[in-house]
Amino acid sequence: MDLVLSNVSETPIYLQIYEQLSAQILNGTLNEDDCLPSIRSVARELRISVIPVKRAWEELEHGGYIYTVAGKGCFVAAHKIGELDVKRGNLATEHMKNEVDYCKTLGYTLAEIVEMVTECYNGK
Amino acid sequence: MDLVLSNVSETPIYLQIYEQLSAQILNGTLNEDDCLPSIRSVARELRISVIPVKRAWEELEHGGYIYTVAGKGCFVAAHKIGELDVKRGNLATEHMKNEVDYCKTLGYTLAEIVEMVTECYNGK
Amino acid sequence: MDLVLSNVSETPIYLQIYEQLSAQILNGTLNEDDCLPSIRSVARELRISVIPVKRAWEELEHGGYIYTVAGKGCFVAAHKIGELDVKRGNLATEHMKNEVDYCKTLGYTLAEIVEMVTECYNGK
Amino acid sequence: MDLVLSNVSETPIYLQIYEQLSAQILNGTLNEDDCLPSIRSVARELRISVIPVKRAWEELEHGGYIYTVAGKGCFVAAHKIGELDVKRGNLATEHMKNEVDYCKTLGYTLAEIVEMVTECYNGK
DNA sequence: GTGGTCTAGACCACG
DNA sequence: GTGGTCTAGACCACG
Repeated sequence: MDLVLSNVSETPIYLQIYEQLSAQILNGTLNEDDCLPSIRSVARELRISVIPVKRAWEELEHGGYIYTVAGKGCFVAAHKIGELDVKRGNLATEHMKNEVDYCKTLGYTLAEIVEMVTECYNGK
Repeated sequence: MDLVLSNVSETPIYLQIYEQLSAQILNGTLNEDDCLPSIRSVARELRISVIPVKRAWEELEHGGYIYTVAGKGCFVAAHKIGELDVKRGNLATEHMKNEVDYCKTLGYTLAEIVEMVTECYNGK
Repeated sequence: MDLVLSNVSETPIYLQIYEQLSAQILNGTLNEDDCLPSIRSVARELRISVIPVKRAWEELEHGGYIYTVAGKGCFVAAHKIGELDVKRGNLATEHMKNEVDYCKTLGYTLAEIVEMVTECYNGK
Repeated sequence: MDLVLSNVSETPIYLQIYEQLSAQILNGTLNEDDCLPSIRSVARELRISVIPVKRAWEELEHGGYIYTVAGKGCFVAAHKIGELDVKRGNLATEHMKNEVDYCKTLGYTLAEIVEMVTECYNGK
């Protein structure tokens, strides 16, 4: 598991886990039927309670990213052709919409926003 | 006051107020030394408790957007030349950074992100 | 809250709560925008931990039966015309399908199953 | 052995086996003194652990469906005249009772339930 | 007052 | 070993 958590972040731990794992499924780091590590082992590794890990797993299942076989473990769910791309597009757009709207409210032109995005992308 | 609140939004009421008012100051809808309506009248108008309005006002004062004159009311603060633009730029960039990072994690190229931003901007 | 729990039932407590509340929403005992009692008060009343109550509320929200306003409480969700009837029909059919299939496997004819259902209905 | 298992089902493996075998005994697919295949061969065939197969066999014996001859194997038990029919009726009714009760709670009339059952039976 | 998140345990069924 | 459910607390933000 490649997970980096922040205690100071306003984002709850379970959401940080959820976002990182769903992203790894969306970008192909994790593949169909891959077995996720057990919630208890992840909790041990991250030195947190099993609760936030379980919560993240639940949200992933709820979101259709994984499925659970009780007593066996959790596995990356099968996806229809293109479904992941659509989901990825929706998620990215949904996230982006609010920020662009906010920039518009602040009076930014499209060109200025694109410049800002470019600087963010290049890690400036 | 031009404020639109959502009960179902995950953003707390006081933050919704704060973000809309600070944006109105940043984009020039509200100007230096404009008098803000009283906390109670805003609460009445929005049909909410005075607590979130008070909290929003406090955050605005803390953020340097307004100042309070005891017994008189709250007013839009004076700003040094260019200060608002810097503040505006910082806020917008701060918001945007996370989303661009997330898109990168999902595997988007800069060109694809710019296209997404353009579509968001054009209200598509 | 009109809730009856069974400790001996194989059905987990949170599911018993979920099924009874969703049924009350489906059959009109609870109506749109009705405020549910707080999870803590229900837990106190039922003499159980808040965990199963919260879990039931989560599933109800997940199922579109209620919505949560943090700090305020949970409310029966709005439903489109006929939506509740469709949901009710789907749920009932889904439940019934397995049992009818099982009876078929046991060799029952439709007439025999109908007789059995009638006896069950009349509380025999 | 004519057994179809589902990993994603909420019904545990051992119960799926139990329900299918008991049904085959109740409906006459398996007859008195028929020899069941060995636990190990069934586990191999189904590509599962011997544990759930063993558990299913135990439950079948406990339910009076089979008997074990040490060193020889397991066999379908003898039944008194009509005993299987009674057992079959009890099982079917027991399963059906909960569903009919649930439908009543949802506000269905007997006529509506009978219609639903008919549609389920006809595989609609 | 309300939920939201989290800790640190427990016991259970299943395999 | 694996999840599933539950207890009995804690502290937090919001209103």
